[in-house]
This record gives sequence, C-alpha cells and structure tokens, in this order.
Amino acid sequence: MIPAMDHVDRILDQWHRERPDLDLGPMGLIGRLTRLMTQLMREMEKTFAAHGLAYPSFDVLATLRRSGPPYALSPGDLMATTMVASGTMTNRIDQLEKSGLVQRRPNPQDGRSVLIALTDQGRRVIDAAVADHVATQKRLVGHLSAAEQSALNTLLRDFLAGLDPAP
Amino acid sequence: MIPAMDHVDRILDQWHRERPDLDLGPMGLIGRLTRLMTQLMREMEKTFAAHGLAYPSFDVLATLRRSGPPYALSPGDLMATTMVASGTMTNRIDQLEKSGLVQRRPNPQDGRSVLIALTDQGRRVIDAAVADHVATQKRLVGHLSAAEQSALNTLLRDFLAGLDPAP
DNA sequence: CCGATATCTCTCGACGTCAAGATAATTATC
DNA sequence: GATAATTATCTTGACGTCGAGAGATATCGG
Repeated sequence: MIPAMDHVDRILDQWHRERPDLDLGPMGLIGRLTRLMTQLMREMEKTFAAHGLAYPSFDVLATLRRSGPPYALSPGDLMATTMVASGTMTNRIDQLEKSGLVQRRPNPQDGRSVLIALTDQGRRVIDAAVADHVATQKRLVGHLSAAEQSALNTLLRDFLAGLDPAP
Repeated sequence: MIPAMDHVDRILDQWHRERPDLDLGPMGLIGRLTRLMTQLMREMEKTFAAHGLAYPSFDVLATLRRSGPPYALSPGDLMATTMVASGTMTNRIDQLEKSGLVQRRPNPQDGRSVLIALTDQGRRVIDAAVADHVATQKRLVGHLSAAEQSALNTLLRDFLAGLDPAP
C-alpha cells in the first residue's frame, strides 16, 4: 500500500521540481524528525502548563528529582545534564526560586559553587507533573505498535551513537 | 550484542530507581528524539552561519525558494508552512528585509496582505546555502546504513501520521 | 448598498536562550 | 606560603518566540 503524501513529501516534491540536482533523502528524514519533535513538544507543554510549569522548569525539577535524595545539584551539574548555557541555567533557577520550588544553598564542598535543592513544594509539584507527563508520552507514542516503538528506539539509539563521540 | 549505555539510558535508570511505578518506555523514545534533534540542529546551524544565516532566516528563504517562480508568498502562507506565530513571522521578515534578501510588495489580490519576494541576492544566498545544507544533512545521517535510513523514515512517517489528524 | 463579521498583518510585552565578560574561590606551582 | 592559572557562577545585551490585541481590508447577509 502506498502511504498518503504528507507535509514533508510535499516539501520534497517542491525541492525536486526546483532543484533536481540535490539528494533529498536525508532532508526527508531530518524534516520528519523536526516536524515530529515540534508536535510532540507542543503537546507535552500542555501537560507542563497544567502543573504551572513550562518545559525549562520541568527540565530542571525533573533532573533534581531523579538524582535522588537529597534532591540537590550544583548549577554546573544541571548545565551539563540539560545541555544549556550558564546564563540559561541561572535564569531557570531564578524563576524556580521565585516560585518557591527550589532553594539556593551554599555548597559546603566548594565556596564558588551553590547547591540547588528541591523544596517540599517543588518535590510535590514535580512528582505530580512527571506522572502526568509519562501518561502524555504514552498517549503520544500510542499510535505505534510495541514492535514499531522498539524498532524506532533502536534506530534512534544507533543514530545518536553515530553522532555522539562521547555518549 | 548489548548496546552500550547512553545518556538516555542513564536518565531512565535514575527514574527507575526513584519512581519504579512509572512506565518509562515512551520516555526513552521521546528522550532520544529530543536529544537527537538538539544535536542535529546545532550541527546544521553551523552550515547556516557559514552563509550568514540562522535557522529562522534559512527557513523562510527556503520556503520561498522551493515554492518556485516568482518566489513570493504572503506572510500567512509562510506562517502556515513554517508553523510559527504571526509575531514571529513579522520579525523574521523584518530581519530578512533589512539584509536585503527579501522584499515586501503590495498584494494585488488582497489589500490586507503583502507578498514577501526573494530578491536576486536572496535567491543567490539560498541556492548556495541549501546545497551546503543538503551536504551537511547527508553527513549527519551517514552513520546509518541505507536500510536503516529507510526504516527510520518509514517509522517517522507513521508516527507523524498518527499525530497529525490533517497532514 | 451597508452594516456586521471575518481575515490578514503588525505591534507590544513577557519570556527563554546564548555567548562573552565579570567576579569570587579553588587548585597548582614554585 | 605566595602567586598564577583554573574553575564555578552570575551579569549583560542581543535575538527569537509566542500570544493577545489593534488596525486595515474583505466578505457576507439582508
């Protein structure tokens, strides 16, 4: 069965008409990845919003939560894990601290550093949000069969391994 | 052969330790998608930068270029194709117009609207940039075999079709 | 033909991101 | 132990994105 033409196919068609010299295979693949991520992210944002969060806040709270007790990491650790720049992390922490979800504490190990710790309220918020988030993710991948999910996961892992020299 | 543990596996491990009640399969899949897109986008940005562009500018120029002669679309068309908000598109067009890569013209069909047209310079820039971009994309997917690329493409298409009620 | 409604683009304010530089504290070297 | 080099965080300014609302034009219904 021939699959219906989708948004990305129409883009590739246009390019083929205008620039028949180009090898468009990789563009189709990356185009689908891009569009897919855009849609997934917009859906997941709705779940975050239901808990008063946006993606950046969720990202930090989740990192602290899954690190286990005492739910505290330095800004540098958070930067490395979330792959954002230092100014971005400072801004995220500022927001979360204003909202009372995390607290800056001195780092007894290193006077240059601080520890970002979940407050009780932060712990409650992220525990509820992540449960909802997982349910949303399950719904979003629900159109794929278990076999498709597994195959896709394997391919993505290989793709990432090819890009990441140091995973 | 057991694949090496990657960044996403470590995250799932942490979550499993802290929240064994959660079904983490979908999180792994979406986590890999997210991380993959981040890496791909950062690599592709380098190609855009080599032509004096960033992703938002490239996106608009490419949309105009592949639409074919006379390389002109309304802001509304551009918004629909690129899936950005109106303020975002106005800002993108302003930048491109300042750089002399596009030109705003009155729309003879509709007095409320305008036409955004590639200038000769814009045409030259996007033609060179897209050739480089395609080469970058080919390199980025190069670690996957042709069969893997094809399988991944099919899975992504199905995934998108399940999300998009109206593709 | 005219008023009401819809559509199209732009403006504006809030926020997130980054990169480069500033500040403070630690570690290395002699 | 004093000095230099390194490291960790924060500050700053520029830019991109969104969403709500404003202004202008088009279309619809009577």
